[in-house]
Amino acid sequence: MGKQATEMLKGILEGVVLAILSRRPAYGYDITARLRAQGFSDIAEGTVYALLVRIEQRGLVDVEKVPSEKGPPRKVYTLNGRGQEYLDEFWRTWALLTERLERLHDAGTDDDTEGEG
Amino acid sequence: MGKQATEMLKGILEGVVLAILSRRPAYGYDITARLRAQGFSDIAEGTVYALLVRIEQRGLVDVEKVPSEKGPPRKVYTLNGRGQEYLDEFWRTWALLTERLERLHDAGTDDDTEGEG
DNA sequence: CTCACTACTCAGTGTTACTATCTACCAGTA
DNA sequence: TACTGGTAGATAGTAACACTGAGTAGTGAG
Repeated sequence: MGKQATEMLKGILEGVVLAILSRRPAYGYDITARLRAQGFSDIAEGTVYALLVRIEQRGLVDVEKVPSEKGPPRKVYTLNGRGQEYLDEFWRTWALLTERLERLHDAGTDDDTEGEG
Repeated sequence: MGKQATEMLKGILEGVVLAILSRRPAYGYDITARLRAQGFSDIAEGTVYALLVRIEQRGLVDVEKVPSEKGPPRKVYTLNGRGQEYLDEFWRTWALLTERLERLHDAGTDDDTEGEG
């Protein structure tokens, strides 16, 4: 992975984490593991925790502290209504973006077809 | 359009501009117009020019100054070999990302289907 | 000269992901 | 007690990027 992937993740990683949380509540360490299972293998733990702080401050998730058997208490994040709305908007924006990129890619693999007038 | 779109553009706008240049050489003002025609209607001109400076400094494009009939001389940008390589890698990275996001979206719209454990 | 369009430049700002480091709890080992 | 390793989270500093807003400069119409 190069720098491109890192830059592309900006604004997307947040949606990805919210999507993971929409499936079921989770805590930071767990989310990091899930991200890796989803193919996002290079995500630093520090990145995830910083992101969680952000979405918490924006009120997109509810937080609950739960004691752990194997370490310090876990902060379990649950997607709330606002977070769900934000996630829906994320998917809409993502769909728009992919649509445009696909058109651009098709036009590129082909040669030249446009009518900007 | 909200803040989400802005953040998602990071790392993507660059690829988009390179893709536009891969179809034919163009200059800044023209690229801005093309972006808008492609659906990226909210891109600020300043953003495009800054991006062009960046890709020029990285040696992804060749630049030629061409006199204009209606204003100051144009800086015409042409994708070079290095830029083409970079663009190819961009599309590969993009494909990987869309694949992962699609999986995530499917898993989300459905309910629960996974076996990482 | 002023206005409008074309064309490019630059300083400053906010957001984001990465790196590296630190705190803290528990179990196994010496 | 002290050391190691896995679990769990917090934080300071850095690099990259898109946006805002202003400015410079050339051409043609009024």
